[in-house]
Amino acid sequence: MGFAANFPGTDGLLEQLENSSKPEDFQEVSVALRDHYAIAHLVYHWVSADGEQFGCGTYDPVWVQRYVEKGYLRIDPVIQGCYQRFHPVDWKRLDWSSKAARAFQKDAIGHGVGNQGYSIPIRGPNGQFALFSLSHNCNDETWQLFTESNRRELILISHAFNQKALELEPGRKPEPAQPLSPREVEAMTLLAVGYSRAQVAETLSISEHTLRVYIESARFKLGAMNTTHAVARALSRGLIVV
Amino acid sequence: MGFAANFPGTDGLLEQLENSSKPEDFQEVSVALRDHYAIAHLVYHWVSADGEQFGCGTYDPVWVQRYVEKGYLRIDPVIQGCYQRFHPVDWKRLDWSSKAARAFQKDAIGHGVGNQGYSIPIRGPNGQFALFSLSHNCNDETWQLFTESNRRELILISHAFNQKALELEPGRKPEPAQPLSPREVEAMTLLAVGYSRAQVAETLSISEHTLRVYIESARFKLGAMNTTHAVARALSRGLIVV
DNA sequence: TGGACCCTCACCATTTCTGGGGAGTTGGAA
DNA sequence: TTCCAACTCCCCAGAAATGGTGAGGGTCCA
Repeated sequence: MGFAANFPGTDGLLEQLENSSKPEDFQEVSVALRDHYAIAHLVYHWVSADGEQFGCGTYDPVWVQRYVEKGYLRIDPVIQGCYQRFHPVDWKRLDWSSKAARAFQKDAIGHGVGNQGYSIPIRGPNGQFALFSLSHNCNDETWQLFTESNRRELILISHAFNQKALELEPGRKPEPAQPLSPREVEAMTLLAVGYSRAQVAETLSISEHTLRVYIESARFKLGAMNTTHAVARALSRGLIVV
Repeated sequence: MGFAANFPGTDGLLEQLENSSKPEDFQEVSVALRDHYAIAHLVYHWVSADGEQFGCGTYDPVWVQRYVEKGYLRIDPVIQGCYQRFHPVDWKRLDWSSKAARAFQKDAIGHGVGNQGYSIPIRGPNGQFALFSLSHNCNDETWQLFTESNRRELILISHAFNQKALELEPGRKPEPAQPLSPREVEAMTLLAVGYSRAQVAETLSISEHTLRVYIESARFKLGAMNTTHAVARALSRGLIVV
């Protein structure tokens, strides 16, 4: 049972992506997929927990550089909107009401980005955030028909991108996620929900001095500079759940 | 172009899931899917940022209750392992070396959970963590053949579960995720990476007094009791990226 | 043109956290 | 058995964060 019958043309690309091992393969597959769909652009990128970025796609490099330089990451409604969701979204369903957003949109279209767009976001365990986006120039009806009829296929493609991107991710190795002891987890968890040290100590029925030992131990294990940093890292690494 | 040809039997269930609107539908679909695949169990559940849980599946309710009561959430290698990944994983690839994990495994099998398992994790924007799991009793080869040949289909099914679960999620409404101002975002971000207030103020080229206004403002917006709590919430809600 | 929100700066006193020591028990692993 | 990691408790003093209140300027929108 294969996908070829349903996904003529993309099945091979999907397999190529699943078997790829170099970042360059991503670029190759993005271009091939863009051409297959006959759309303006196809882009995949993610940011790691350390703010590192990785991406591939068919955008004009000038636009990519401009995007970074202008700090559009903090303005782009696609980023803002997808950060709150985690499922496919049509760009026109996002909030473009702010002045900065409209200026950004105008600038983007001026650099070749289409007037239509569709993005599939996903989140990784270490605070990573990835986005798989399609863009094209056409009217709303055409775009909606295109995205809806290819929705499932696009989900699988985005999954393949995500899988490979995380496998190849450089940002994971340096921090082997040293585990916290049970008491340390309890302490960090309570701190993360707003308890003061005194409250945490009381909740855990231990002296505040003892609690300090846990916090400092956790801070050391996490390579954190202070309690807030330690809690942030524990959260980002999924060591605690709040 | 439909999926029926490739996914005989599950296509209708997938659509039923995508069109469902009540939590009860989840349960119905889980059972139908379990029967379709002729496996021991099929389970979907997630936890929200506030620790609320939602789930459906074919596990014995006695086992579910025992799982919660025993605090297995903090022992279960499936949870632990999937928290660090975000792609399909076979249970036997997880770390079962600890004594607690082996005791848990024995207890699980004693309550009808299969010796084989396969889980697809996903993370939501507000710290949610969801898990779609299959379990069965069979040998490794049979299980691997089953999961690999149905991998893409299972990804789509898990996506449908996730989509619906987030749509129906009760935990989102009470916190409308009041946005932070740009300065507040910068301040919280720098605090999250370990900067002290003095360092943040210097980095942002503002007085420490001004910085305090941002922190307190952010704390108020986030309903946080202290800075650590505010940073934790900002992280959980995806308002800042570290 | 007023209201709302953002950015900037300042004082006070108090609470909380941090960094440096040391020391005893337990239970599991080598 | 020996060792290590986790858990528990204590001292001190300085650094940092907090809570409350006040004030002026800017932009944007209704």
